[in-house]
Amino acid sequence: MRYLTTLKYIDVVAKEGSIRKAADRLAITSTALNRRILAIEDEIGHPLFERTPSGVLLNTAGELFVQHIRSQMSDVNRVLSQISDLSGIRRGHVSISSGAQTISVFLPKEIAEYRKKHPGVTFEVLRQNSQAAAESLINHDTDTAIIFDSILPSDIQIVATVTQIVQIIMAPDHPLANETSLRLQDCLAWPILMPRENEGMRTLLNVGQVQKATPLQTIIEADSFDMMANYLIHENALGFQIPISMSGQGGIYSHLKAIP
Amino acid sequence: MRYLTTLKYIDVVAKEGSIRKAADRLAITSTALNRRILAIEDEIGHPLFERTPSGVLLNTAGELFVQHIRSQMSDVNRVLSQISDLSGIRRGHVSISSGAQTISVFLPKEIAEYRKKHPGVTFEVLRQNSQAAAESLINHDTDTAIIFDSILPSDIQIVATVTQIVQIIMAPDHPLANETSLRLQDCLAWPILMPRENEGMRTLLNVGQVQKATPLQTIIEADSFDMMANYLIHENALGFQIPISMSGQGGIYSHLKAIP
DNA sequence: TAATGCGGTGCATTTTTTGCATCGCAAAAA
DNA sequence: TTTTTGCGATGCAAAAAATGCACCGCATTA
Repeated sequence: MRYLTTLKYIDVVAKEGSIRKAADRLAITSTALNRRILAIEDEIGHPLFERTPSGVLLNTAGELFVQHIRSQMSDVNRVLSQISDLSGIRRGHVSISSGAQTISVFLPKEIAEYRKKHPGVTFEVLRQNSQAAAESLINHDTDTAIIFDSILPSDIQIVATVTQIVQIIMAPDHPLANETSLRLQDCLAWPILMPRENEGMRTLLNVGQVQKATPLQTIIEADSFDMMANYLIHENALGFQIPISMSGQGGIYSHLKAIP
Repeated sequence: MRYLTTLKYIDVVAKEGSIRKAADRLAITSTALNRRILAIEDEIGHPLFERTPSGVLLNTAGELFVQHIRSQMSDVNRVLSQISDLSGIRRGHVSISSGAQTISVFLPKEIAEYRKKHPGVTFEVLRQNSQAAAESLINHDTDTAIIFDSILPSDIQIVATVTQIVQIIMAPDHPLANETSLRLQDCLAWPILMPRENEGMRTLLNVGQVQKATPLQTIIEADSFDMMANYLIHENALGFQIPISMSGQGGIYSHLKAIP
């Protein structure tokens, strides 16, 4: 959209923190960019950037304006996509930020299925922890996020929630593999693969752990579910996960046993 | 805001229903306007207007886009006004649509008081019935509306509600003037000044009336509270109102008696 | 059948935007 | 302390975009 170029430029300058760098990225001269910014500041009657020797920095007015710009741009995209819908073909771009839980099995499957019906829609998947995902939503860097159990700012709209049980995963020949359900204290005797800090699951386990006298024997902390899943083949350790990470039977994690 | 000109143009064309008329109103040639519209339609990849021999008409895509334009423009104004706030002086423009109830006493007083504190803010007051006011809000013709007891579309945000009792107004020498409270059936014996259809109060009275065998003796229907208030000096009739219409004691309606 | 009013188009003109060279300034490096 | 580097701002000419004029084809109206 042509009429949004200036706004887009401002957004980039804000992100780069420098007119020259932004101009470089936008493939125009710094002169042109500089003038556009001076022009709009003049029009608003209030500067948007603070000039420093090392570049520019948004001032309060700029923060307000950039926030507005971002929300406008995603609005435009939404409307444009709605208009494309009228021609019958669904077009658009969806950016999803997600934690480790859904990124390896659930999302690929769902996206592929959706794209079979609407090949015009493109996707962008970012792996982020809950907090970063929330920030991305606010900055309009992403449109949607899949977040595990987190307190969200009030200006984020929740469109769906799914309840997940916590499962313990292990090799099929693990001594606990035949139990039908396990408690956290059953795990104390075994080496543990822990999700990293800032992941939703870890928060949950931390809460569970403070109530215990003996701590869990964490041997590896990882933020990759695949890494943990593959490690369990080699050592008789235990990992934690939610069902959506494995997403049913017959998947690539069929070599593991999962117990509620 | 310069970058919004094209959008503004489209909005005007949509409202005028003709490129030439819109061009006239915008003080440019129809050529220039026509080309801007063709350009943006080309950019969107979908026409916005349906061409008829007598002008242009928004198609579905156009409806979507114009709706979006209007919401964007009022957003921009809001942000710009916020930015002006930063300089200390509060600036901006507020358009209020209101029914007969608040327009003669309440609004003038409140606006005047506000403007004492913030002389940079200008106001625009439209008198409309509830339904028209709701439409104005949706079209972004007005920013705010004061509506008496009405069912509102869900995409309108309610920022404040006030409970009002119904009062019966009459001349101070009316036989009922010394009662402390009245029921609707007490009014049946007297000539009645009715608010017009589509006013909130009328809806309320209609509901009350269907339960009665004898109808109210309506002698005058009016949509002006002032007219009714002044009429009561001349005939021993009864009118209906809510307190906000008279707004306390010592006002210009001190010649009337109001009974709950 | 003529006249009116509509949106669309080719072309010259005006306005706006862009790029180049260059300035002044302040922080970082020498 | 001096030099260098990198930053935003500005004067001026070139390029690009928007505008206005004259005019077209078309459908409705008189």
